Amino acid sequence: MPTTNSLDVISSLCKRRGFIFHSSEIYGGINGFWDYGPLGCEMKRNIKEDWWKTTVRNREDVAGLDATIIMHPAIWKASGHLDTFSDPMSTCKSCKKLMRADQVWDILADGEIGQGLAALIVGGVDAGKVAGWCKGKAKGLAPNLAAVRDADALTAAFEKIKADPAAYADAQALYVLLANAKGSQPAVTPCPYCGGELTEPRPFNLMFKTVVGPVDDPANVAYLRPETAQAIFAQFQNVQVTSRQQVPFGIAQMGKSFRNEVTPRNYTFRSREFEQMELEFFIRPDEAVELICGTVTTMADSPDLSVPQASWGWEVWHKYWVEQRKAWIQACGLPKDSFVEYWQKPEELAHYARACVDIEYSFPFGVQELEGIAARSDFDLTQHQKHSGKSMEVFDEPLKLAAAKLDEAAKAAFTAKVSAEWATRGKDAEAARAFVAKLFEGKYVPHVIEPSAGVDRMMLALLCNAYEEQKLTDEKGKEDVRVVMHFSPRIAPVKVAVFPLVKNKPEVYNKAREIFGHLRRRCAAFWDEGGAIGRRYRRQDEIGTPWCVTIDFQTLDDGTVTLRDRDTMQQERLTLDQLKAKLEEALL
RNA sequence: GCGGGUGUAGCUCAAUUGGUAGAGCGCGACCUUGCCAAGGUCGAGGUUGUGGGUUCGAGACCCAUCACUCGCUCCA
Repeated sequence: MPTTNSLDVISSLCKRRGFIFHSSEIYGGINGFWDYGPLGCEMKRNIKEDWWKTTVRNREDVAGLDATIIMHPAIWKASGHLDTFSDPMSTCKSCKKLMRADQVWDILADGEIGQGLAALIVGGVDAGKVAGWCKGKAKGLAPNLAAVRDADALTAAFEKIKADPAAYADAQALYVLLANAKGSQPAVTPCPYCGGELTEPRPFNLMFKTVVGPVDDPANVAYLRPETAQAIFAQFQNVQVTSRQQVPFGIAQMGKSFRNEVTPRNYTFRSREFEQMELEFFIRPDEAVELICGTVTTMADSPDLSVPQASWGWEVWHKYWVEQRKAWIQACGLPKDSFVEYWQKPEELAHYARACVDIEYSFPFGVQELEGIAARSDFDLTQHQKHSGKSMEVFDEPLKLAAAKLDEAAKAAFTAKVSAEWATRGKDAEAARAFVAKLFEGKYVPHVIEPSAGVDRMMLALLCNAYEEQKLTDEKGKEDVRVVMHFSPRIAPVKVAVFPLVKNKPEVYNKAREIFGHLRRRCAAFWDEGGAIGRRYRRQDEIGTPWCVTIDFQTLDDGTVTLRDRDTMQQERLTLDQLKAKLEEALL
């Protein structure tokens, strides 16, 4: 049903009808920041409330948290954001490409230039072969390399290689020489794409910095959080104890996050200030599950994913949450075939992640991530345990009881088995033994499954999906275009609009006001008395109001009203009680 | 941050070679109106993104700046 459309059409409707405005527009706007207008903030609120209801209130095993945006800077040291979010970047002065300074040599090795160089150094560097490459193939591959561009430079390089071939026996050293043969000072780092000169690496901090306290001193620097998740880990023990939850259980949080993106792009899709809905769902390590249940259910067992089981291993929990998240996305109104599940390949995963699924929606600008569901092992809690010195372990009574039933031989066998498994993942036996010893005491650092969604992205996807331009032809054959936003009723910013059929008849008008008064107490209702009835319907179509109620002369006689459906444009007559019941059911 | 394109009313767009800014839609008021963008009358809205400069005169030309957009980067 959704019409193929460009982002321009969506964004102009959003502005015209008050969904989304450019932040600080009267001062020329500010890149990467967006405001939600009257309808937009209602809709965004609906998305968040629906997520909260589904993730927290309707479950017994998830507790909520609302932490601050500014936290102790040590949190970002522990999480790794301080290091990974401040990559020094270099730009090529010739081809203008931007790259992480620490990846220059990897890019070179992976590219055609690197392969060309690698071929040259097989069996020892030969100055003649190098010169031949510079005059031939390299003209296409690395046109901006000094030795390719400049004959004198090539000659200088030729002499240096002849003098000491062993010094240039690896691709990187050789490439640097070809860029610096004439001894430029300081030495030039050549671009791995074209051989041109790279700028000095400049820090690119993706976290927003601020200063806590009145003194503007480097010691007081703090950061606006780049994700909400870390607060959950930092408050893990407090929440666990006060909520009286036992693993497996989750902690959920919604809130603003900030990233100083290099290039905000695609309307609200990549913003510098955005809102997240994150759940950290803590589970037992598989080894603990095995001790308690005697077995670990994996996806190979084709488990029923509808009700969580104690025997589930991380793999099943991960898949369970993928399914839960997809179900929610569908319930919000995105059709099943409009998004895909993308399983990150092993080489794409962060080093601590065991699996990560991206739910990708096909936006007008391409298939892009809506949310991610990551299996992050015990990485986060362990990091905070290390950096804070505070224990992140939980005590698991069933685990201790199960371990107590094992005799020494069984314990030794279990320890040996775990050590062997850990060894295949490159972990040392010492760590495995310490981990198992803790397990026998009923203690471990929980592992975590992290479904992390972007509110703004979900909203953008819903806007894109809902938009339709319908060609209508009336009985007289007159053509007309109707713009409809097909929001699901639970997400729609306005649920019901109320119209008096005519406004110059006080009886009808007053009756309509009375009915409007009833409805607005139950759901987001909108009053419109301006213009012809058809125009009023169309105005509501454009903002996605599912139902319009019209009060006419018959209402005065029998108390019934007409309920007009947005998608079918059909009307039915209902009593006020029937109407209330219908709305209640649809919005539950 | 770098390079290409763009910026006129709430929206979509006009405005000869530089000559003093306009249309449609929308919006507001009133009248009319018995169900799908109806009709009538009246009305509000722009220092042409912003700031400089060239010129007798700039929406148009030059410079700067801000933003949008496409690439490099990124992933809620």
